[in-house]
Amino acid sequence: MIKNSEPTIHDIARELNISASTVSRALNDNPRISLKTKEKIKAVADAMGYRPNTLASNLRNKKSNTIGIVVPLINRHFFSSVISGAEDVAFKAGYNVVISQSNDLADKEINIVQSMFSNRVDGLIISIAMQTKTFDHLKIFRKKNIPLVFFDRAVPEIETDKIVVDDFAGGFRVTQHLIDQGYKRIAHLAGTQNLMAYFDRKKGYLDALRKNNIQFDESLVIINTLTSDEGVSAVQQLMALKNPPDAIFCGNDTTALSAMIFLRDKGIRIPQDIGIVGFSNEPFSKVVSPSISTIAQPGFQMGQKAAELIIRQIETKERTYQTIVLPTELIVRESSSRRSFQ
Amino acid sequence: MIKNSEPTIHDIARELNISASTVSRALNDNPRISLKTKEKIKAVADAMGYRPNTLASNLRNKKSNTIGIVVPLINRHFFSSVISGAEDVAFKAGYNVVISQSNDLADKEINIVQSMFSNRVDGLIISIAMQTKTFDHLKIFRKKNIPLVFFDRAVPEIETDKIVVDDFAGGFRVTQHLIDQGYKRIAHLAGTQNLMAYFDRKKGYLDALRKNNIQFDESLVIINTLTSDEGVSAVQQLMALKNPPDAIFCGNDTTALSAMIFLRDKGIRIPQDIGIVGFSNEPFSKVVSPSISTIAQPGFQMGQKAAELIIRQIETKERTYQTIVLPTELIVRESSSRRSFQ
DNA sequence: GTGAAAGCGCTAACAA
DNA sequence: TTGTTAGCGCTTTCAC
Repeated sequence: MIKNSEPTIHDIARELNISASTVSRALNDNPRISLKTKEKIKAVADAMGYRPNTLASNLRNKKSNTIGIVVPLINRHFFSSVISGAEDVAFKAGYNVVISQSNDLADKEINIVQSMFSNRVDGLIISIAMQTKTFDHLKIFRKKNIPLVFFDRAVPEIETDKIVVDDFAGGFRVTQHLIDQGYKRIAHLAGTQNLMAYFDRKKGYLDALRKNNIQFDESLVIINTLTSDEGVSAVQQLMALKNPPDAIFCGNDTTALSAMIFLRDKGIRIPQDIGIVGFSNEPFSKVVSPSISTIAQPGFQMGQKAAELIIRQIETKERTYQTIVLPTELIVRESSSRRSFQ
Repeated sequence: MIKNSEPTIHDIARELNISASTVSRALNDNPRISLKTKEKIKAVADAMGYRPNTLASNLRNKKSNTIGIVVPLINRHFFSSVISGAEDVAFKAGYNVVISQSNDLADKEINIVQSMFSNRVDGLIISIAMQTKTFDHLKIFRKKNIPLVFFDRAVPEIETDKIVVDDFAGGFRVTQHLIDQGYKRIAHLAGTQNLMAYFDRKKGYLDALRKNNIQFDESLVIINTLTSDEGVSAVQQLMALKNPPDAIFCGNDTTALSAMIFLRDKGIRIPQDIGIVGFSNEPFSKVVSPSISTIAQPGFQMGQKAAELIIRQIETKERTYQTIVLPTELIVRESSSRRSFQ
């Protein structure tokens, strides 16, 4: 809302007794304008404090130079990393980034996405809300041929670029690592199985057991929503078994930490008595004591990649969609390094 | 970049053999349009999958319905909390939010701010970059009467709404707490003093020393940009003094942590030999061992408040600026609880 | 209650 | 190399 209305190219034109189109061209470094004229124009523009009105330019060009990003919650390390990476790439490529959070609510997500459409974003990067069950608000982007990229949580039935992490390999690697460290009874604290990510992590766990000829024991798998408190109650339940585990693969770092603290307070040594591995590499995992072994998910890279893909979709007509599975990385820290104590 | 060009109000108008202005009015619920016409129009709009082009509307209205937010780094807990709070309030009030990160670089900040100005944001919420030394790019907002709100790191010489935490009280409280715990030589690892926040924290530190009749020793204050590495080198420098400190008030939690790890590796006990307090209450501070005493800053609330203030500036002509000082809270944890060891 | 016309600030085809 | 003109999609004054 500009009060003392801003100078426009017409003001500059009038000042110099030339046409607005010449000014426009000069300011955009059009080669058809002579150097002298350009310099004159730029000097006057500077003097008048001229700033181009991108709104007008965007309307004219039918391009907003804006990329929309929708995440469940901005204030979560993984998502803010993704945003940070995407913003970085987008800004360097001359795009603005508008961000909204769905709070994992389907209604707010629909609302946001429609608003972004009205704002004519050039493309949309989204990780869908947990609650979202219908996808018409997203299908419309495909139908209208507006670039769309999913990350982390994708919609299987919508064909477009997707970037996910390899949860299966992550789960497998964690389990294999624990076996390699000499742990025999490995429990798994799993997340709700309707989310692909948690489902795949568990599948990796099961696969690793099978490959190592370890009999699967159902009582060693506990499924919940992986809050800090649930980590504690799950461990209590596991330790109450007649044959308790000697290692726990926790579905996330939060439960790994709460489990670890609970066990430590009970006088159980980590990793000597029980090995612990988490998932996601939260910032705290590295700095707690003992430090928590975990799986790193490359959030920043994911954001960079998502931005690259959407910009590719925006700037080329190519429509060969890919699903990029970013590798997970096992970070071995103290909480599972039993070998170093032997 | 719309391919199959979107339906406009003219398309709707043609369909119904009425004028575009009537359609516009109907869609905006203008009372001068009869209910019947409105319903007819809305029905057709729906059927055609019409979505208003906010770009055009914004250009015409000279209002972008967008609030810009600039933070040093999105991927930092405090800042992402602020963004989350601001986004929440802004979205509910019908505003979009565009976000950029300066990476604490003055050049990028200037670049971003100019770009936001070009995009005609209705208002700007910003925490300035550490490196920023000149403020012309921000003064222009005031000059042009575009709403501007500072949070966390404000520019004293620019008069506008500001939301800060009570850094002075925070610094004072930390220092007094250390004194109460029996520490005698308290060092301060300070941030660059052109930033009010760090300046005030140091002022609080100095004031507490004075009030307790403790002689200020200049060699105990080190000023840098508070990165993890600088935390280490600062501590090295402090411990190399002929009369090293027995407590360190670190300007943020990051340096508190790196300092702590460095000291621990040198065999120095925390808090028995040296007490440590940080600032900002990063998520990791609670879970590291020993846990780090710190000052909590209400990030989410700050964001909400900032959004409220900017919307108030946007929607009213009132220009009575306020500086809101949000209270800080001292959180005492293990790293400074020496008394419990005596 | 509805329409005609002008214009927000910019760009680009066409002309000169 | 520069100017003329039209128009992006919307809102709004003025007329009826």
